Amino acid sequence: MIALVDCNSFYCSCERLFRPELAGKPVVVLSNNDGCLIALTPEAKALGLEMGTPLFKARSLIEAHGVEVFSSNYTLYADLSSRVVATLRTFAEEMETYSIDESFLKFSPGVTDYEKLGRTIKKTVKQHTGIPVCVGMGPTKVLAKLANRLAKKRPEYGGVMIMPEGREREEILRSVEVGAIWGIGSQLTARLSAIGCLSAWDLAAMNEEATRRVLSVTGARIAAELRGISCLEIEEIAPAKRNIVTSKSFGQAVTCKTEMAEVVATYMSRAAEKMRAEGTVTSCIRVFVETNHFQSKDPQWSGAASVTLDTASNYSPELITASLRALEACWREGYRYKKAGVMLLDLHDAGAVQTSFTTLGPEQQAKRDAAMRMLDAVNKQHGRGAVTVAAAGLAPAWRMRREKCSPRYTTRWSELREVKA
DNA sequence: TCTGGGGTCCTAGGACCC
DNA sequence: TCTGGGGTCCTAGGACCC
Repeated sequence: MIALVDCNSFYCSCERLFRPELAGKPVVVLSNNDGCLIALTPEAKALGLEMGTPLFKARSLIEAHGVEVFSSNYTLYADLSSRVVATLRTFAEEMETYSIDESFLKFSPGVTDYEKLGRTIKKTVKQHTGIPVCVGMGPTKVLAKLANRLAKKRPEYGGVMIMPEGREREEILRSVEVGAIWGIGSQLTARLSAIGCLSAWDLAAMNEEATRRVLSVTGARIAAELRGISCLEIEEIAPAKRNIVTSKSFGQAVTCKTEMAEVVATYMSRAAEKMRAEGTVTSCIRVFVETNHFQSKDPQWSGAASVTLDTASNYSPELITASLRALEACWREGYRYKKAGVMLLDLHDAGAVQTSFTTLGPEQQAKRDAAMRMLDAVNKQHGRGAVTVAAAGLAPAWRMRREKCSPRYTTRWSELREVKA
């Protein structure tokens, strides 16, 4: 049996944890740059607010009902996520942390009462971390995902749902739209409904040849999982990332190249830091710049350029130099840029670097590695950006908007919650 | 005025090889 | 009038997820 444990309105729950007076009140959390609504409590959804809506379109509803609004505070969410994961780990024999708010758990044999186990997990996570979760269980990942969705959507389950077998399962699958299945998005839903496949049961009942033809191999796997045949393994150790992207839109449009160079240097520093944490190196980087495509009256441009390195590297100064060369190649003067990004492609293990005539000697390489370790350690301890490269500039105007950000309650001594007693 | 960010996997088609 | 067959590798684009 596999369980999927999913935190309820996770970002909102994190914000509420330190603002208990918000329990039962509508709360939303915004995307980067305070752009869109990306997390909503049920109370906020009940007012008609929807995931993905731009803030400016939701403003009147938010103000009319006194909805509490937060900028996203990933430092806080990541820390609380790790606490939830640590609690879940005590219940599972195998576990996969699927996203910041979801984990798959596999139990040791001998469990007899899954319903009871599910309730214990839910209660314990709440008690240890303050975060409410729902638990869904089934013999495959897709069925566990579905059980979790039902646990969340159908009040009769009380937040814990165990996928039944046989006739009962058939009835449940018949009552679920095919688009509600994990891995079946809007395009595939349209393709399926065109051939009369409307419910989860219809998909499970399709023959393999047909699912493969209509949905390709990924779809065929999903259909098999719906039948209870496991095709998706629990991945306890996340494989190293193959690509790393750092991109963000700006609080204020960027129009001059020197400013854009600061953006690119800043994003590259961050991307390189992520890469070093993964223990990988890159031999190909890409930079892109974009105007605001929502502003259709403005002239539009989106450019991108790649640079290949002779020897794969994770040394920030070298990567920044390369990224600025890429910027030279994709920059066009005279536009109002809204977004830029850097991509690290073709990542490999740092221990298996292909050398060339220009590769550094071991001593010089060791010096670079030590410098980067020091840089990362300082920034980890003192907060992101405590030490940066000069090319990143100071106090930039393009930095993202975060007007309603809560304190880093759990990771900064100076931002601890104060309680009067 | 204001519209997120970061990933993965699969397929089709072109380039290239013998 | 006639113009092979069978591979591999790479990339772009589309689909999905949270």
